[in-house]
Amino acid sequence: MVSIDEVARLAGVSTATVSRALSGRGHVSERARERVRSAADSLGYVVSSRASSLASGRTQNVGVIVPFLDRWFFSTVLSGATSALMRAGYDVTLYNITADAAVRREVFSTFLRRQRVDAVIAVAIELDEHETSQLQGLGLPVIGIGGPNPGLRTLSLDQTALACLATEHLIALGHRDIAHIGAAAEFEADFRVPSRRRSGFEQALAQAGITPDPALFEPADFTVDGGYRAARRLLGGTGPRPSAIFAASDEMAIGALVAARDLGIRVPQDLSIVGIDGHELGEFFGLTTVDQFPLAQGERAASAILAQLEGASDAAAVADLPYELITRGTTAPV
Amino acid sequence: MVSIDEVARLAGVSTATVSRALSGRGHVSERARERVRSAADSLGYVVSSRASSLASGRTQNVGVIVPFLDRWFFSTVLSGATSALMRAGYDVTLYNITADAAVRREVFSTFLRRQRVDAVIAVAIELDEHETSQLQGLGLPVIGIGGPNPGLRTLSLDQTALACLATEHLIALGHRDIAHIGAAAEFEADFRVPSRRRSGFEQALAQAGITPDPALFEPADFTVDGGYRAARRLLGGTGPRPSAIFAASDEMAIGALVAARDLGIRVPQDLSIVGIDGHELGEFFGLTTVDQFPLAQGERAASAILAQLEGASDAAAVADLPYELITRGTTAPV
DNA sequence: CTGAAAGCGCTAACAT
DNA sequence: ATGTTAGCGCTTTCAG
Repeated sequence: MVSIDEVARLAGVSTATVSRALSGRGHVSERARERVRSAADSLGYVVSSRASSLASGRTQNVGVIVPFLDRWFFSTVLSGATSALMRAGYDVTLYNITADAAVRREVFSTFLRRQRVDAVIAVAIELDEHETSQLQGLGLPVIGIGGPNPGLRTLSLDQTALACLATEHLIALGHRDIAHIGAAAEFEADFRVPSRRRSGFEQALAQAGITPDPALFEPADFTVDGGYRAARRLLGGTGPRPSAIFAASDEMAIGALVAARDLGIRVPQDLSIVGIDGHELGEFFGLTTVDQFPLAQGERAASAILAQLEGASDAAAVADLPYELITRGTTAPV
Repeated sequence: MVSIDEVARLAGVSTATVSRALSGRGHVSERARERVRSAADSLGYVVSSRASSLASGRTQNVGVIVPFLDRWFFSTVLSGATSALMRAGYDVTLYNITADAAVRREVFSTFLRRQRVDAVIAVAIELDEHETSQLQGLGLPVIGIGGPNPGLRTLSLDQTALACLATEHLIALGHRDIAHIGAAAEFEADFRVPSRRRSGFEQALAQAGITPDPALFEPADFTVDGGYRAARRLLGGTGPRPSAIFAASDEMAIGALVAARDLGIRVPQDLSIVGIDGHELGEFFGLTTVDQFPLAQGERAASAILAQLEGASDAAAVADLPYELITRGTTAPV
């Protein structure tokens, strides 16, 4: 590995000047900068992050904590964050915390404290008080996505409003017997998203003067399969059938769609279905949904962190994340 | 941040002993080790990777290069690698290289050369000669998944054999008019996987004395939607219809499944469908597939790298990756 | 604008 | 088994 001294020698300047020229910190004459640049290029010199971070305290690396890697929503957020960070020259180190509890503990007690990162982005994870304070104790910029998380700067999405919007769409189409698939008690891992979506649903109904029918609620686990089974229970019985289903995620909505087909129920003629997320498969199935733009969420978090790192005057105001009703083919008037 | 001197002082030993005790390198008496441990614990001391890696040359960090983050296969491999690495105490730094070409170049010319990682895992990416040699020039253990990649140690899967297995399954069920969805010329980004699968298909047919019918081949892009459209072309025409479809990925197979339903073709009574991958949705749809265990692929790559890093005698033999036919409900005798 | 030099916090000889 | 000490390769005062 070629080191800074060789570059300095070749450029005919001191190592201090090389450092300044390459990092852009401190003044360097145009001429010196040029000589350093070309010396570095010709030698294939790359600043050692080991040495640089020890000396400067900056690592050019951001840590991203995710609860799952193999679920579309999270990997998409991660993808957005990663590409924005890499474009800015930062490396991204990944902390996947739900594989097992011991690892999760280690992440907060050890991994994140190794001084390997300049900042951390926590994607859609419910942190307990201890973890939150461990994060704060790092003394680094930290930003959460999906909050709100008390004590952490968070890019948040009003999950209640999302659910409200989806439900209102159904109500505007004339539906009154609306079922909801979501909020299984055991699936509250992240930010109580499921139950917030359920309250948004109930709130929208209430505003329209509709009393929620407990028989029209089915808990499920946010997978396609869970949505399928919940929909079968909802639609396969002998009792009165809802004219619409609001599923708390697109994956469950897709499951419901398949269930309806299997039961010979036409969508949207006999049944309207709406989901939430903006899942890529939703487009294929023509699913009406409330998109929450996960890729953009990752990008926004990255920009916010970068702004803070590059010392943008004051921490850029963290606005709420956008969402939007995408009307496709699975919803129609009663 | 508490530093090693404080631990040394509290434990009543030198910093060298603290270092030895905590890293497990070099001899330390049981008693000293204990004192150091408890001093470190009570102070909440964590070794600074900045300083440690500069002094030792080891970073306790592995780089993982992936072509996509938001596709199930890749994020699943990544998930497997990450959890194995983290369990061993390693951090994982992620390099997502297909977002844009400039970033890709930077990854090889700069990011990976910052001396931030001890080893590199390259997941299912076709590297050109220059990139391969840049990787070799790092002087680090490197392992590829999905190869073979000339010049790189690779965990490889015989894609031809996988496709053969899937096709033979169909042939064994008595099918002779077998269509294939796969290998679009423009989707050859990774290891020519698609075309290898196509040759496996043709090879199996040949062995059974069946001449491939060009009309029964449809190129597609490995998405559900692409599979759907290819299947519609295959099944919706007026010509003779195949009795079975072999799709080169589960996602395309699922698309084909949906297409068949939309056309009123019963699966598996009127049409058998088999895919490749072991996608989680395959289980939901009851899809017969050749599973290639992507999670395990990531784990195996991680173990191989760890073995090499922890200096297992000689580089553990890199065996081929396993795969298995999973017969579910979408295939049946003619 | 530039150079000299003092660290950054740890590890690894080298002694003992 | 343990302590002493010389770096690891940069960045950053501090002078000039």
